Amino acid sequence: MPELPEVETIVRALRKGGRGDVSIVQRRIHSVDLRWARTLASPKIEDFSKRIIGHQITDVTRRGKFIIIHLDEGFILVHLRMSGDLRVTAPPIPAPAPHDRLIITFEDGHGLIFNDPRKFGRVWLTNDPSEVTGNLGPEPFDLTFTPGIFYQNLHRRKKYIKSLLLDQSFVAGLGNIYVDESLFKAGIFPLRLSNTLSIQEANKLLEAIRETLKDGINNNGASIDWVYRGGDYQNKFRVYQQTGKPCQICGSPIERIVAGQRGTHYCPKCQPKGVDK
DNA sequence: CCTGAAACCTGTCTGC
DNA sequence: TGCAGACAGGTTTCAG
Repeated sequence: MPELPEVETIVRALRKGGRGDVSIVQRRIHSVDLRWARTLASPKIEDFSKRIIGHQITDVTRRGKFIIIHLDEGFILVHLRMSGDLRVTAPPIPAPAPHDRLIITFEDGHGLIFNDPRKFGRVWLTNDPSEVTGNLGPEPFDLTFTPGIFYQNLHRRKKYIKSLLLDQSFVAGLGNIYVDESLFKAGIFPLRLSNTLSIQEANKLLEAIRETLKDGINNNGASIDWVYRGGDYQNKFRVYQQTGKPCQICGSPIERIVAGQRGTHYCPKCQPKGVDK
């Protein structure tokens, strides 16, 4: 479930409450229960526990798809990967549910639960978040990330635009859903090489990315399958998982191809293969 | 530098 | 009903 809009939705809920959760800010950590060892990337569980127990959460923020939990000393970073979710429980602490990988309890009886069926998610504790997030590209909404810079970066590479937008070191936060939807919105064929985009296309694409992500956030993200709940953006998909359905613009059946091992959805008429325009 | 494949994992759905 | 195979919101690593 986790692309930028879903992660942002979770971060906002953890910070201020929402999505059925109460805020975790200002709660003090009482105990830690790691139920799948590999979930904790670093440090070792003994150090992790020692360094967070008794400490207080001061804020929750996001960088790319990372959730950053600020402590009065240090930062807990969480990456949800494919199937992770973070929820807050009210007292008393419930018995562990299936797929609960890490349970943090607070002194007041609330709990923070990292649930992750596929076990791809990871958690770090660090004094310097950039040690973990250092390779991320610009935040899509960063105003210093201008269309001109975007265009230049596109032309430094020669890669399928679909694959490049999924590369977190190129731009942070996009995943399969929002890349497909953004490329549709911009009218760009997913297998166009990045260095063939015109300045106008680059402009339009960056704008489409921002609008698509904003739309996702405003709808609390997308709920798909059994993993993520609470979002409505899945009802607004125009190409993602719409294979065979008529395009909302031109009526052509949406097609699915595979690009870089990822299912890729597009409208053959609205996203022509040509380099024109 | 690029693509493709494999690996890490479990669950769901489809088709035979 | 059972079972094989495809597929899933992500990232890393390795071969060519």
